[in-house]
Amino acid sequence: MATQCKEYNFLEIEPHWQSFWEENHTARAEQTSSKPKYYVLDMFPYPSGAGLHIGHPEGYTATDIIARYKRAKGFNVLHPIGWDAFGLPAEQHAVKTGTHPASNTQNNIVNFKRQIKALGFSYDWDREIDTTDPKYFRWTQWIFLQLFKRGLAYVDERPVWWCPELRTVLANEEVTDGKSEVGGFPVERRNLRQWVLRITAYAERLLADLKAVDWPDSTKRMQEAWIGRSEGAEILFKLEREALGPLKIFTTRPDTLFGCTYMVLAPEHPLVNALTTSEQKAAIEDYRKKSAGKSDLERTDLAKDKSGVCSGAFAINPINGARVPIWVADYVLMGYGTGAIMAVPAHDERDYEFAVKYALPVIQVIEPTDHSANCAGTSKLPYVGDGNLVHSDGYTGLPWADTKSKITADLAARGVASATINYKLRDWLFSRQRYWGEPFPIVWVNAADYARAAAARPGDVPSAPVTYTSEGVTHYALPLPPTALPLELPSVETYLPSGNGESPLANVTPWLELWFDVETGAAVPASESRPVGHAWVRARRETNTMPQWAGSCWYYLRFTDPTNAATFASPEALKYWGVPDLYVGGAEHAVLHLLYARFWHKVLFDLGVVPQVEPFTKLFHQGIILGEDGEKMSKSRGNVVSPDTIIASHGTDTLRLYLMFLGPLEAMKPWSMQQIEGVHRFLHKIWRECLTIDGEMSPKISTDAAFADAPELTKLLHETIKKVGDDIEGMRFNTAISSMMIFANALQKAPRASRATVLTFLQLLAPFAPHFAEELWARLGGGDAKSSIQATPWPAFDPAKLAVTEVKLVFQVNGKHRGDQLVPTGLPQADAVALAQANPKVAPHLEGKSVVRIIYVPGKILNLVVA
RNA sequence: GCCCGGGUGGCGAAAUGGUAGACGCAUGGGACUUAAAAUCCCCUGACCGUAAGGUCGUGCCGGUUCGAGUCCGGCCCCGGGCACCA
Repeated sequence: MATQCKEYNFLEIEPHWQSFWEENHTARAEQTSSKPKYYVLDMFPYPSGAGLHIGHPEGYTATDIIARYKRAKGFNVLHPIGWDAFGLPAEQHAVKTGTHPASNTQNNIVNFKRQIKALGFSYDWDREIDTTDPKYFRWTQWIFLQLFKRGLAYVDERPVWWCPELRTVLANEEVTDGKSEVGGFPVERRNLRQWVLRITAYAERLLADLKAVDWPDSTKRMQEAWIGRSEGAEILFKLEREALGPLKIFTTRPDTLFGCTYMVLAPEHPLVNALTTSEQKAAIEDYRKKSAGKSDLERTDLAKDKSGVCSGAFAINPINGARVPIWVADYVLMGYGTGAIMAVPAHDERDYEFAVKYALPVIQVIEPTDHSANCAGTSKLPYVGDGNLVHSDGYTGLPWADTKSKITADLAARGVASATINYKLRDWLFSRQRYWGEPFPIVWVNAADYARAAAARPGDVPSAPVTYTSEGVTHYALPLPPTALPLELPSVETYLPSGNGESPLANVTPWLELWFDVETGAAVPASESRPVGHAWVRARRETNTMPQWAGSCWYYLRFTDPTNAATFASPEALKYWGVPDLYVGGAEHAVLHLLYARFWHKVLFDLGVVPQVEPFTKLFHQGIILGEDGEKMSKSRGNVVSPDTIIASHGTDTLRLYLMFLGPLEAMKPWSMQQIEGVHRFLHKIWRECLTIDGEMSPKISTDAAFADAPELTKLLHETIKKVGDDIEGMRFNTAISSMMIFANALQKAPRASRATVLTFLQLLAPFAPHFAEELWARLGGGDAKSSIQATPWPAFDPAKLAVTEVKLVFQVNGKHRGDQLVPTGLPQADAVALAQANPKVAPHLEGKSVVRIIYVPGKILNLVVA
């Protein structure tokens, strides 16, 4: 049932159809169906207090067009939305106001939902999920337990940002230029006990499986670079004082071993103290202190200016017995390789710079093969190009690439080297000292209690216990039984951090200090008397919570079966829906979210609970929409465009069309208030072609079955069907809209048009401007009062109608356009040449010249090369 | 520094190696109107020319090709990512 409005009153039409869709569940995905499935997913939003930004509807409109198109193509479409609702802003708000972050989060969700619904997206709201809902995060915790028992989670002392003024730990994104984002207080590195996930165990697969996914190349490259695989060798250098044991270094260039003139240890290297000579002790100690005080930022910022101190110790080069000095310098990082390198200044820019600064010797061991590239015959150092070895006894003359493995093998035979692969990827710091996150389903117990528990529940614990030692006591991490999940957050009196680096949960003694039943996971506060039963032990809960990434690591799986209380998603749902066929979201998640989710997915695959190796087979990044001034939209610049404003002034159908018409989806493009009028007029124009000013069907639309459209209009309709379909499949929404504009212009010029043609056109428009299309469809009698344009199958084009009998052939002379003419398709070359020679515009250019070559592309071009 | 992406009218943009600028915006002119809005029609890359027409033109310089926005080499500028990873 349509509205009664006479003019195009989007303020009436849009809410009307939104309630129609809601009442009729037009977007509901059937949990079981004989139809083929199509799963199209948006990166779900963090419901911030600021509400929806214009960038959200950009990607969401694209996926909505695809969802509606695929439904019309006969697919059972899963198009869900939810809330990535744990996060820092809610916690900061809670600290400020004292209200529970959950209530603020729920308010924001209500607002987001209102805004998203006003945009008319065909989400299946029955599948809405919220990562802060215990029914959801129960399974986030469950997945953590799976990681835990497979030995993929451990605890470690890790440096984190600590702000003494705020008495809290800050996340990386809360720190800029060594100051806290809030208040601008200085921050420092502090070692705190953290949970870490062993993502590095999956480095090789995360890298290799990138080949199998349909992702933007740039995103794949970013992940490749992030994983940072490099092949090389670990080589043992004896120390001059052999008692200290060998020094292990990592290098990718074993072939340059003869060029090693000094060694460098990272300041944190465990051998530094032992090998430093007494004369150098003070200098080294001083240097270590200085570099420890440097933040990571400073250490990289000062990259240009290398510094270091000589340790006074020497190592012996295993290839030639050379005695090389050992330096300590912070350009070598403890976190990569072995934290120690052999320096080959002749063939490494960093080593060269350092050697020049401290006047260390430089020995060239690679010589370019291509001497012409080095005019004087001497190569400029440092030289990192291709070449053959020199000054390398037993290897001189060999190409460097071959020597790499040869030297490694030769040293390996002597037991002093091994071929090694290193990754830049680090294990994932998975804990936050926060309240508003998923609590870890872990309690800490003593050794004896752990042993008993592990014996009772052997399937739940890792082969090696996870422990940490504090003040001489070793604590054992005991997981809650899966049946005891979810572990919910206790209510707290204050959201202020505890002040000692622990989360606010550390202050909730009744929740924290427990009598714990190791078999059932039941708990009572330790202040009460020990319950009766042999399984009760003293325990302290883990006070860290999980980072925001956790909930978003697996939400795409939950959408396939969002209310399942027995498992995170049933095997049937996972088999039918599988993983998203298309995943759309911002490129800012190119590395972290997408890498973390891939990691979890692979773990679940290894567990045998998901059937696919990769979670996101096809990925697309929408571009950023800039403000009208061409700058990034921001409150401070005052160039922010709110969807609410545009919906009120132009309607969501216009907004959706405009967002798609702006340019290619992936491009960065500026918003323009002037240009939006163009698509708004386009809709008005169609409205006027369909309806009279009284809102009745226009007399130019013929309902007479005997009426036939002009052949040109029919042909254009079929061209438009093809173009719009192809462009939606290729995500070229801007050109799809252009072609619909061309059709609308033709429709306007046609004196009459059949209703069938107009209805077909409305079907093409429906995914883009769904409310508008529904309204006109209903008014033109496209179906009965209860039908929806969305329920009709996508129009098919008739290839016969696309056939052309005449084409414009372009005549060129020496590659220059000189004329053109309509010719029948399939015109033989001789006829084409004759036509060209006879063409009054072409003929003068041929006069007095002879044709030496003819290039004929039938239906396109005839190029006469003359001399 | 390294790795990506991109530079096309006044603007957003379009173009399987085959008429550069589709579609839209803006500007100008016209129609309708008492007038305005809305709508419709026409022009609109630059230069020369009354016109017909011609010359030039896709960041810059070269190359391949009958023909280059598109392919190749070098450079400049803008945007993004990484950044002492041995």
